[in-house]
Amino acid sequence: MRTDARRNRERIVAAALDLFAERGPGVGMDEIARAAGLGVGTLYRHFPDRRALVEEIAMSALRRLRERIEALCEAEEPRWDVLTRVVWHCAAEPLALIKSLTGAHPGAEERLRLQDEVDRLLADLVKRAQDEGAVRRDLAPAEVLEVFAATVCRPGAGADDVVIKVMLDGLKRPEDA
Amino acid sequence: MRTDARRNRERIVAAALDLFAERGPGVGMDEIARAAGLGVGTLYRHFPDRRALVEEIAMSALRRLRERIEALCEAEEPRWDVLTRVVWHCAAEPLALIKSLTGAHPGAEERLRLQDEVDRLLADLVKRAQDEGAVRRDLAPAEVLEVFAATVCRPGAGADDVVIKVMLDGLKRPEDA
Amino acid sequence: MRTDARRNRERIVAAALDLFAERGPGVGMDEIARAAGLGVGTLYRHFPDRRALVEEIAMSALRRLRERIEALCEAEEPRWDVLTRVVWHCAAEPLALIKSLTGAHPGAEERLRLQDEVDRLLADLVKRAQDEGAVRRDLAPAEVLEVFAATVCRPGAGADDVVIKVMLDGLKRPEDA
Amino acid sequence: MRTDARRNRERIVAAALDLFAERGPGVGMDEIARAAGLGVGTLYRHFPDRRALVEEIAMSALRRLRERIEALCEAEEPRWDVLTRVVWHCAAEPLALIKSLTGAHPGAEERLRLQDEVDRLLADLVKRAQDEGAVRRDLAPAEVLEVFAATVCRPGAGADDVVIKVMLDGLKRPEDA
DNA sequence: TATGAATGAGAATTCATTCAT
DNA sequence: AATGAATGAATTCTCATTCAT
Repeated sequence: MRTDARRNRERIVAAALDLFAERGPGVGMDEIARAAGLGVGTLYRHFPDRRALVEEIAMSALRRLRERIEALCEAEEPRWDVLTRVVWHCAAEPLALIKSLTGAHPGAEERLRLQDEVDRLLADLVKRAQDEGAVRRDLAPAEVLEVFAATVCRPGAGADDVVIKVMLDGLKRPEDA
Repeated sequence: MRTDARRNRERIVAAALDLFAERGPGVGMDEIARAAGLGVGTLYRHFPDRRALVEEIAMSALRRLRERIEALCEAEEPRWDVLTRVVWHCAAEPLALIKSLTGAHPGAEERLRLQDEVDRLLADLVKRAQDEGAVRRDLAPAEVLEVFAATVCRPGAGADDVVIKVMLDGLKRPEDA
Repeated sequence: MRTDARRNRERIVAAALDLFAERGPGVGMDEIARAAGLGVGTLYRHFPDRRALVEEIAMSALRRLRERIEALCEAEEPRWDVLTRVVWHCAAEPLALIKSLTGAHPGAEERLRLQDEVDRLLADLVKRAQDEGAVRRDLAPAEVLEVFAATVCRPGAGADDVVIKVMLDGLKRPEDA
Repeated sequence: MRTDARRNRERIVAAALDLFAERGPGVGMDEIARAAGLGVGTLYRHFPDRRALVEEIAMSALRRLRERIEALCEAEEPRWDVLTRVVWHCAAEPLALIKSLTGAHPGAEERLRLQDEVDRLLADLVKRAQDEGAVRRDLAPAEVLEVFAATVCRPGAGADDVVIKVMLDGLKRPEDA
């Protein structure tokens, strides 16, 4: 029965993410449970309250993201190329949704730790791209990450997004230098 | 007594904007009324429901914005300079807040009309800046506006914002051309 | 409208006391509101939560009690006679119910203060009755009060209650002294 | 396997009594099961519902009590001395807890029968003590039992309890008679 | 048989909106 | 016209009980 429970837990997280995406952050717990094919009680057995559910959604998204970034970093390519791949991958994930969801609960120890890990990976990537001479050097890596976050964790973000294109252009080292 | 009514209306809008900024979009109607120094009943005399209040907040912000943009456009300067002034002005206004507030209600005829007017002003400004050769020509004005919106209607936006700097750099015509 | 509000508040307290007496401490807030002829919202406007309602019930009972005790103390009679009157009066009030209701919430600043005032009145009365030689002197007034509380704040208490009679006999000074 | 089942049943009753004593009558079934080292399902195998569990707790306490009283009655002493021993023994048992627990469910055939048996033992004891001349005769044995119950089944009851002392004094035959 | 996951009715509480004064 | 009391539907969460493994 451990297996069933795990499957149910995952169903809940998936259903909640879908519903939040479709109908905004106001969807009721009953509805989430129903969408997962379960009763509310089961939802509450897995997550003691709404906040805990939202945290888990955020955590699982961040975990996936970290893995993906780590995988992309393995490639033997110029860091700039890796960076653009990472950015476009982020744009395709529902990061805006997660940001808006967790915007309400500031605390959340564990999530912040994960967030930090991801940031560290990205900051490192940016620094190397700067060392390669591909990214402008007048910005600190943390500032570059801020620019990433602003464009990528955004409701409209997606593949072929103009905003991200412009941002990447604004970040590239002027070729003449 | 017409004067009183007008003052009350303005007080409500101002109080609501402040409260939304300080305490998020969840503040109750009672609280807004109290902050405006009025009873709820009076609030509801001016605005038939919560949505109407939010709309008015958005409208009044957009009206101020339009006036300001029109004023800035009068200047006899390169359009690029005007454009940057406009952008930095927008960054200083609580546009992110208003966007998040109206994000829930998509409809709203009148607001969309105002929004269109502002967009038209801006699109015109962008086109002229492109004609001047200051802004890259591979993007349609509407796309440039999208980029503006993404960076300027953003919780963190403000004076000296890195994101906006990078965005403006990414928008400028490469000097070599 | 102040008058209406006050009447409603009193109705709620009265209805709640009745319902708690008839159907135990588990009655729902909706039901209390209905019994008072009001909506739940109104109940919650007057009392922010269940605990607050229970506190008010207790407070109003204690206030009545204090007044009554003060009035009885005015009489020019042997303190023993006053004491018995007070005890029989307490037995007729729903003190057991109130005790069981407040048993859950230990805190409650203000109620404890009132309680202390009542206790002080009673302790004084007991001491004087001891000075008169009517009450045995091997017990401290606080101990006597404990005996009162045990017999008087008791589900079965009422007029002509054997338990109270025996208790009073156990408290009287042996006549031979 | 019969042995196991019996042990589990007893564990449940013991755990439930402890938890009710420590944390009030609101403890959940899951928690009781956990405290007994079992799953809820097992608890429900032994007791069809919460009421049945509470009944069994009460019954087992009453059975212990009856045995104890019978044992004390064997002694060759004045009945008054036996009576006081019985009373002090009752004060040391968690009778108040059991009363509050069963207060909700009035019915319960079997428990009432046990209760009656205990009452009969006590009534007999009281009558003999009255015949001995140790207990006042203006009260019926049933009334005396009511006095016992009121003082002994009381949250504060315990060894050296003032309330019980006073009650016993109030019950004794005036010596001068 | 023991287990603990699932269930869902029910309880407390909130808040946009209405309405009597 | 202004006030704030009243309303009740909607929401979150709990817990006794059932049931699949």
